[in-house]
Amino acid sequence: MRATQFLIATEKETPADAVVISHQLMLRSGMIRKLAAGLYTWMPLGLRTLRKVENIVREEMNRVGAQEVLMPMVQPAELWEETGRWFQYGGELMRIKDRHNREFCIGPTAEEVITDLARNNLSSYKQLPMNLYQVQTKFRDETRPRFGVMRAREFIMKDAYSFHANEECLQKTYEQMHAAYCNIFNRLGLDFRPVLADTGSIGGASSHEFHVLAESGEDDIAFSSASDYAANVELAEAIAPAGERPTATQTLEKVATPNTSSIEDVAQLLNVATSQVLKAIVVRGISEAEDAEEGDAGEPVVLFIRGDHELNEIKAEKLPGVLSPVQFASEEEIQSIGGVTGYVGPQNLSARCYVDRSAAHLADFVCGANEKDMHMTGSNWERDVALPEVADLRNVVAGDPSPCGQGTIDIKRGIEVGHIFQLGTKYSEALNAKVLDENGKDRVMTMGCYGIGVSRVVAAAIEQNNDENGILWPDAIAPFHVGIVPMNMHKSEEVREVAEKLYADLTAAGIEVYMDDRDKKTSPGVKFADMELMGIPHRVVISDRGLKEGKVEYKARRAEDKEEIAAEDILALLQERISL
RNA sequence: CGGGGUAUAGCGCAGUCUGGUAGCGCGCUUGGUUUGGGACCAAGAUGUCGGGAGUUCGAAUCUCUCUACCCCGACCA
Repeated sequence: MRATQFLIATEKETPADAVVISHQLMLRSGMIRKLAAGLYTWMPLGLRTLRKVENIVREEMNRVGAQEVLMPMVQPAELWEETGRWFQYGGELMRIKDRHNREFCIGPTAEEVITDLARNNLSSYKQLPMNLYQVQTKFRDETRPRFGVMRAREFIMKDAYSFHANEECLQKTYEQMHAAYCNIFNRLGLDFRPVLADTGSIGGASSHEFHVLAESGEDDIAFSSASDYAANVELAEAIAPAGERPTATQTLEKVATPNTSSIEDVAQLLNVATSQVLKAIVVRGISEAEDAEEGDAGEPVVLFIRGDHELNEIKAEKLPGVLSPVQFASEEEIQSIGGVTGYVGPQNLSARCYVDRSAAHLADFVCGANEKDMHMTGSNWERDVALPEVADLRNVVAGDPSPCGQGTIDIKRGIEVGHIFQLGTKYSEALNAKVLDENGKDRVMTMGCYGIGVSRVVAAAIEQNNDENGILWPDAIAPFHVGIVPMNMHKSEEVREVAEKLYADLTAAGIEVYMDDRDKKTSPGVKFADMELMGIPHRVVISDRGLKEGKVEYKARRAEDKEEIAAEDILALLQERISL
């Protein structure tokens, strides 16, 4: 590609509304342009990389026997009503009507459509397992789109769905897909980790997310310092502190703590560590009334954790009696169980209580006295107040012992670029997707599903590969492999000839070249800066000065220094240096 | 959805308080000079000042209203 024929849309200044580096660089390099909130046009430069990511994903999917399909982006409401998701899915589901007033949605995912396809086209266990995938535009009407294509409303996802006659077969495909995902992210040149993930409302034996490690990530990942263990913090188990609970040394006392309801303030006032203060969180319970609708709030439930810890809402909402999703109780509800907002403690509460493992290990702790402006000090479980049911309620923190039994927890930020699930029969049952088994009996198919956020991968790769001058593409997904800068092409016939020949030779060798043939009005500095911003990994500068000695200049985008290379050797050198 | 903010040329911004014919830098066009790191000189083009209504002799500026976008939070397979 010649610069004079290419839509170059580089910007010198950082656009005002881009916060994360990938978004800034994608705009500045001219990869994308915004159309509206969460909607982006892929420019020629960006599309080249996007397509490369897609193709790597395709190759690895095909390699494990998955077959590509392409399903409509617009999906009929009827299918979503069959699975109940038309009503469950919130505002994220973009619902539309056609001219006949029939309801449709723009697909945020395709379980319904693929399961419908399977029920209509699969009839025998002999056809299983079957793994189908597509690379398709998805739409989720995010409450707050941000970070460019990282959390856009319209995005490109590879979604695969597998169908099986039994669990064992699903397990096998799941493992193959896990391996395929590792191959994909390795080929993309990313620093990533598969991590254990919450199986959510779907359930199933296991689920893994694939995270690209980056500071700007929106998820916290817990790692073991001594093993391969990695889990989303949402899921990572906080294990009980080692050893016996320390013995009580203080006596129980009620102390005045006027206007100090926050943990920080109480700890400061009483001169103790926040870890010695018991935090009480009152949440809504599930209604047990006869006529209650599902999801109605009932008697509040009190959760106790250590003052220095954070409640894990995912863990909390799985507790018996706790309303899911977690909702905090109102002041009135807290009063109804004998508590006072800001001063809730375990003594004399008439509510179901849970205590976190670490909080259960406390001795001589400070807690609310259930009276305004009063706290208890020297509180001890069992001596002063019964120990409630002990549960894992909190987020793990750095330094916690790892739940795998080896090492301690370290926490890093990650960008979720892939997620694999064992769906089981949730959708196949709802949509009645059955095949005949060996005995001629109907059998509901077992399913798996496997997503990769293709457009998000592009942003994630930039988050991990950039410097002060721009993007540092790995060769595998670079929009061009080589950039050629011919110096003074307009004056030097020799430079022109050598540059054109190299351009032709590289192209013939299957190497993608960007030659900056812009005229003398575009200074070399601008050409260098543009190439660096665009992240082209290999650069060749051809000049009269070099050619006098039969040399051209080569520089890798990531290298500190330039190299002088004999002109006749440059093609071979590039072929050797480019790793695809 | 709650809180905060912004909207002026392709991009980044000033001008708004205190009303008086629309400005700067970058980019763009033309000509010339320059030529290995975002060049210089000269001449240009580009704006319904987010939309609507109002106040006023006169509104980018004041008032009301709508919209879009951004940030924090809540939400999120």
